[in-house]
Amino acid sequence: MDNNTTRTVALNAVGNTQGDAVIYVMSRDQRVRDNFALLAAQKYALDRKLPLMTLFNVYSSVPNRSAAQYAFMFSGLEEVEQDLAAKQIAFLVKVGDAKNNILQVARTHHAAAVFFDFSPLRGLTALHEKVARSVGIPCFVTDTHNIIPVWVASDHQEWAAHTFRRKVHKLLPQFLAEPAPVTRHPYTLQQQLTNDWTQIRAAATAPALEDYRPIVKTGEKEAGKNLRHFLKTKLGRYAQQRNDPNSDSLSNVSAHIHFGQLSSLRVALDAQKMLAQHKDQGVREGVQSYMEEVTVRKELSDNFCYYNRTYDSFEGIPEWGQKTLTKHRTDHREHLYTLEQLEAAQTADAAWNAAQIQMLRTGKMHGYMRMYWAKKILEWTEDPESAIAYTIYLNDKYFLDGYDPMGYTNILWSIGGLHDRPWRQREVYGTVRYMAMSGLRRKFDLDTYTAAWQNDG
DNA sequence: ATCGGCTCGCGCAA
DNA sequence: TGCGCGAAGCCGAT
Repeated sequence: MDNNTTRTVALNAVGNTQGDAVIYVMSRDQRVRDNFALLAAQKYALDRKLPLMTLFNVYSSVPNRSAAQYAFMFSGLEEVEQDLAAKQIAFLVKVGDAKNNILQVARTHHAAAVFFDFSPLRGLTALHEKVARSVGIPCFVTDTHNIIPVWVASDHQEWAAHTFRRKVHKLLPQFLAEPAPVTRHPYTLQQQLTNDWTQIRAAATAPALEDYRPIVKTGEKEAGKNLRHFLKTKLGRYAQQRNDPNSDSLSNVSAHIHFGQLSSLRVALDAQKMLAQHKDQGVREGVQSYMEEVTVRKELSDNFCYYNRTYDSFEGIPEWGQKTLTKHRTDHREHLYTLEQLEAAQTADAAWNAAQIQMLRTGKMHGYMRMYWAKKILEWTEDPESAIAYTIYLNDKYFLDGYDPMGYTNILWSIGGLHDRPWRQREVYGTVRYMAMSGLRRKFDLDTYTAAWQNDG
């Protein structure tokens, strides 16, 4: 298949193979609706009159994760299991090493082909390559996380949002199209597959969070509810108030999008529909502003991680940022905090502590505060490498949307000036954009925010 | 309250 | 080769 125009590409050069089933290895896109990887696997199976099965692999131990993230994922997967059963598509969850499990399941079921959904993160791309090399049957990967497949949108790492935006706007009309529905699959496996969710939950251990009260509920249906509620009641003020953490103007679907419970194509299609239904100026500006987030800024993060394999380290920073941070490496730091102090929200900065506590309590932090939060960690640690490592540790452990290209891109934007331009030189930051508490006060009522998120509150 | 400068390099026009 | 302009700002001058 042609890499430049298609959503699904071949991972190896193995020709058509005989077999008894087609396997879709679900990973990043944990949904049945609007899932082009599932659709591609189903078409391949229908063409050959074969049963279709979906395999999900759970690693038994992943560093920097919390029980909250696993709970969110497993409940969503139980919903996936039901939705697949309604379509006569088998669903199997395996625990352990992904490569071994995929190879074993492919062998046991005499698979004819394997389909993956796409992620630019190193663990996933490496897994896809390893399986494609050793499984001996055709393997494919489908980008159903991005509206425009990452390899179609651009063939290189983009410099900034403005260089990417032109390409996105040119391609968007052909990709903002309604996906076909998954059909009831006519061919089924000989034996019925079942999953023991108690056993699966017990096998994936991660530390529980104290005092944790998520503000979003998990699952494909809940994601749809959040989205509809946002479009109906918040979109009109989104453009004006999305940077005010007190205003509750956001869609609250980032965790669902991260786990693939909701596709950003669905989000964009539903947001676009609001234009036809509303003449109200606020709604029209809201659509434009929200579409910018969903189609340009979000997809830019996949572009970055896909084309820059050092997306989570100092080396991922553009050259000017590395140079300026190196020049200011030994600058005096007003405060130095350990990772433990940061994790416990024990700094001298009330705004920062509030943001950290918001994250610990809810698995979320307001988008505007995420930038301030990461930039201050640069200011308060011994060097930029430590700042990046600490921020990624906290990001991946506590955010429900952790372990995502969005997080790494935000962190390198904040700490290293990725996708940004240089600003006035100052201590520690060099020419990387600085943010100050006085700026937060200018933009919103900071005292209301800090009062809402207090230690022992 | 508002405004210009800070500071770098991509991408396009010429 | 020149030039406009950019992922969410800050600061000092007016």
